[in-house]
Amino acid sequence: MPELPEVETIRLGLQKYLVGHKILAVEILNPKSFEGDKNQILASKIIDIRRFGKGIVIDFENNNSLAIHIKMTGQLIYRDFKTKNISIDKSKVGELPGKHTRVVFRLDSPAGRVGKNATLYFNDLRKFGWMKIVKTNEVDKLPFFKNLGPEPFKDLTQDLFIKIVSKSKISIKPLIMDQKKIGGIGNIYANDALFLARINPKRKAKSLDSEECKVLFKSIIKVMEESLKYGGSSENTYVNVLGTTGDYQRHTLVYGKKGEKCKNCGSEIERIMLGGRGTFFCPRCQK
DNA sequence: GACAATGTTACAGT
DNA sequence: CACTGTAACATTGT
Repeated sequence: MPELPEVETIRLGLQKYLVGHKILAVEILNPKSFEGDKNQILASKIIDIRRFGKGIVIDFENNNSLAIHIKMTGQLIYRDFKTKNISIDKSKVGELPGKHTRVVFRLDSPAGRVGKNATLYFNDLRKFGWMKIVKTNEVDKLPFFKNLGPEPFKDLTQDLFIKIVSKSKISIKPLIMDQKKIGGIGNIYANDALFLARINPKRKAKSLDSEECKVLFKSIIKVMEESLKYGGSSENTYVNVLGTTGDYQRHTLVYGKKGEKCKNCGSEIERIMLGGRGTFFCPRCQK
């Protein structure tokens, strides 16, 4: 998924539809997608939905939590009698439940009444995603949360960013995508932020001076704010909890634009592999 | 058939 | 032990 803006968009949706409600049943269609004892979360009120980097945590009143990572192709889709007329994007979602549905949560109704078929579907084409039951006070013991670095909009300050960047010997792009170093940035926004900051993705992190670091830090915030405004990026399978797409993919600066003209100078955008990921940049603007 | 896809993680090597 | 780079996970679409 979805990177920080997409996960945050999902979090906001879950917050709106799940908080105050209870899960009455859990149907696990793919055992690998769900870890722990599902009974721990049945019939306890959902009190909060939190996000850490690209991870989501659903907290229950009984001090249990459901920790979630939807990786690249996970979808969390909520349906009830009020939202069923909102048209979901069939090309991204398909039937519910469908071929890629891994876990189904049956909820009490939005009004607290039973029998209105409020349901949360966890779809995951590639099955990389996971859901784990944990005690709420032990969420940060899970490896993903334990190792997560500071993140934009939270504890990542400009000064801290400069410190992290100036210490690293690896290239700047894989560095800002390393969740242990900085939380929440993935391939789309790493590419676009570096373009906005006019920094070549291959540059060694250490080689950036503090002015370049500041510009990059601001660029990261800017591209993610922009994406949040558009409800995230639906280049691939991402949809929000209502099954509708985001719009940032139509506003990317360089991501996915190989061969197209640079917005600044008109040169052709190039694509290279860096740290195993497709990397897009303007060879003239990004030195 | 080859290759790439929003992400993490295991492993090998330095 | 810390850091770095690459392969692997599973599936689909081009």
